[in-house]
Amino acid sequence: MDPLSQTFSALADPTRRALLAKLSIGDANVSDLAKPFLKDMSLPAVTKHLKVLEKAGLITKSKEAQWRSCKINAEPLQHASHWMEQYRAFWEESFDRLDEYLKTMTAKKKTKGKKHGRKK
Amino acid sequence: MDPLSQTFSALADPTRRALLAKLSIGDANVSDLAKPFLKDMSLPAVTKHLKVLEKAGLITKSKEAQWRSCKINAEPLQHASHWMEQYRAFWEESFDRLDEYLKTMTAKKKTKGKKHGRKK
DNA sequence: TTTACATTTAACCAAATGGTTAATTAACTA
DNA sequence: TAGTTAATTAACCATTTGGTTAAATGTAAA
Repeated sequence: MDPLSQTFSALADPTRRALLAKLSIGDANVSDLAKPFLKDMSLPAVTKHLKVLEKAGLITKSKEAQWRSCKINAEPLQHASHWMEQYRAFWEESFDRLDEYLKTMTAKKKTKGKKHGRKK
Repeated sequence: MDPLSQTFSALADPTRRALLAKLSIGDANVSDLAKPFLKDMSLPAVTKHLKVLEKAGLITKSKEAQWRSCKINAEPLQHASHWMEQYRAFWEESFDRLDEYLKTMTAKKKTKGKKHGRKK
């Protein structure tokens, strides 16, 4: 599977997103990560989710005695985010506003390296 | 399924991402959209992919005679993108750099409305 | 009123996904 | 050495996914 698909696929599950959220606070081992989910699912289920995240490159694991410390790795998120940027114009401005902007720019004859104006 | 999962799930397929990319150029009907993929898959397969995108709210369809014009709707992408923002700090700067930045800011005693400095 | 075109639906299939319980591995501890 | 703890693996199962081919549905055009 291509990396982008793998990233999106890994993110398409609320349990895995919650695991990432937890890891964004700080590194944690498997049983600590699993604790909030053990009402809803078994430990092997969490292990599987972590394996999905690991294969997608969203986390890395390191051994220490019998504990596996998990660490978030946001690089795939960056790539996914970058892919989404392609569509930013579609939600950030209406096309009327974009059109308006383009007209303004032509009128001004490209006055400076002004960036595509975000509403503030 | 929750909306965010549905969005990520819909994006976790290269065919569907390609369909969205095409629709970002402009609206298109099913057979036009399907054309580039008919070497790799059948028309009903494309129909199914479009249905996934539609259920995720990423596209809308409108009838006109026997044609269905598809239109991109980026709102779910916005929400997904917003979710990712949560992790921006993890890839945009190393924590050392962030720490450094914070020190600089304290030294300067908040000189201006300077934004969280991106590397340019 | 046939015929052609655009698209969807139905029925089916193989593989992937997300869960389970039971067994296993590996490391520390008494 | 035996027991405990942390985590994984194995074997299994139901559901979903992504594809297929064949049939059906609408609409336009001859």
